Amino acid sequence: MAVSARKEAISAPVAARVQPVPGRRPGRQPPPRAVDLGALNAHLGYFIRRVQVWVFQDIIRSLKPLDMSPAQYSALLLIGANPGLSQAALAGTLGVQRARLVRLLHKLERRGLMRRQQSSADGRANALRLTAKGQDTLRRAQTLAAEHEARLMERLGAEPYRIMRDLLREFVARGGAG
Amino acid sequence: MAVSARKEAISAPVAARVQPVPGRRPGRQPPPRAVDLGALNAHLGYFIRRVQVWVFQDIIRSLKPLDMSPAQYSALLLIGANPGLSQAALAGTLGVQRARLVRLLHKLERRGLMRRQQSSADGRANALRLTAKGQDTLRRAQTLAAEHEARLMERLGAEPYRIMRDLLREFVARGGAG
DNA sequence: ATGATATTGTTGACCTGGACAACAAATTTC
DNA sequence: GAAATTTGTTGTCCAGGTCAACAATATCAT
Repeated sequence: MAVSARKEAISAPVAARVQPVPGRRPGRQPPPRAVDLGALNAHLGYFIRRVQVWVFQDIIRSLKPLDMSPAQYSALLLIGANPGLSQAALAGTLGVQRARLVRLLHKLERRGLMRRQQSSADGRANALRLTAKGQDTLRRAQTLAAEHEARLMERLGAEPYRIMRDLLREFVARGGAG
Repeated sequence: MAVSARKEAISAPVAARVQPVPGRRPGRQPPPRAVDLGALNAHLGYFIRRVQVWVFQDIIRSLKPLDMSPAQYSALLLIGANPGLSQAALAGTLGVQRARLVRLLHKLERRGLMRRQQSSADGRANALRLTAKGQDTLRRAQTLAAEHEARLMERLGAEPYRIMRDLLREFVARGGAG
């Protein structure tokens, strides 16, 4: 069919083929990604990681005005929802090491967002509570996080967003990520 | 005092409530997770991260016999599928910094799994190719990765696995993670 | 052509996070 | 009451990611 397919003869020694793909991109980024993913296409983990990286970058940028990391935000959120929580329980729920949580809470406490008071029930444990400032900061963080969530939904599409959220929530809830 | 709900509606001062949840767990892990996730339930990013952490730990363990990281594996995979690829193109596809990729490739090259030869087309670029040993190692890595993938599918369920893989593959393909 | 600009691979420095081991204090178990 | 376990903590190590700079090469504008 005579579509001037001469070049095809070579067995594509290098991936120099640029997909025509008319329209679409206004033309900001030069490299149009003509790389064959190969067997990577069969690895769900790869795609999960790519999405996770994007989500992380976006939420980090979203919370930057409050000088807060995603980990700090999730900690504040859980403390706010579970006053008196212990560090071990918090670490277990967030899926991080207790040792890691210690330094994270140090920062939050130094900023006056929450305090550790010795638990009356268990002398070893700390009962974590938000300060008034912490509650206020948390509210503002939630507003920013909601904007991030809207962006994510827009990127994924409303329906895929809903599907994945429900799917993964149930997965995590039944301990699949433990 | 009719405590009543002013705003605090105190109640549950501490999350000491333990869900009974009979059967199921044989009883290995002591903390049964009775923490209210609160607004975290609305954040898809949180669940994505939890799943991603699990996937990462599992693939890391899977590849350990070959002393290979997930990043190294994905690099080998792409080089194998795109002989002559440049480092910049590889970094772009993997979504990592060029600087990071340099040291990663150093290790692979030192182990004799791939080599960099100067590109004939572009004097600046390196053309990456697998060595015979690299191809062999890659094949073995793919076998291990396939077992990991089977475990992931079993955890998620066949249908959710398929749905998410197709959803995210298309998302990444259309540049959503860029 | 030629000078300005951009890209590629590379190195060095820095910071954050995660993983581990050890420890004292407090609690639970037997 | 002795042994084992849990909790918070500190120190240390290491992998990854970011950033700035640089030389060599390529591309672009005039």
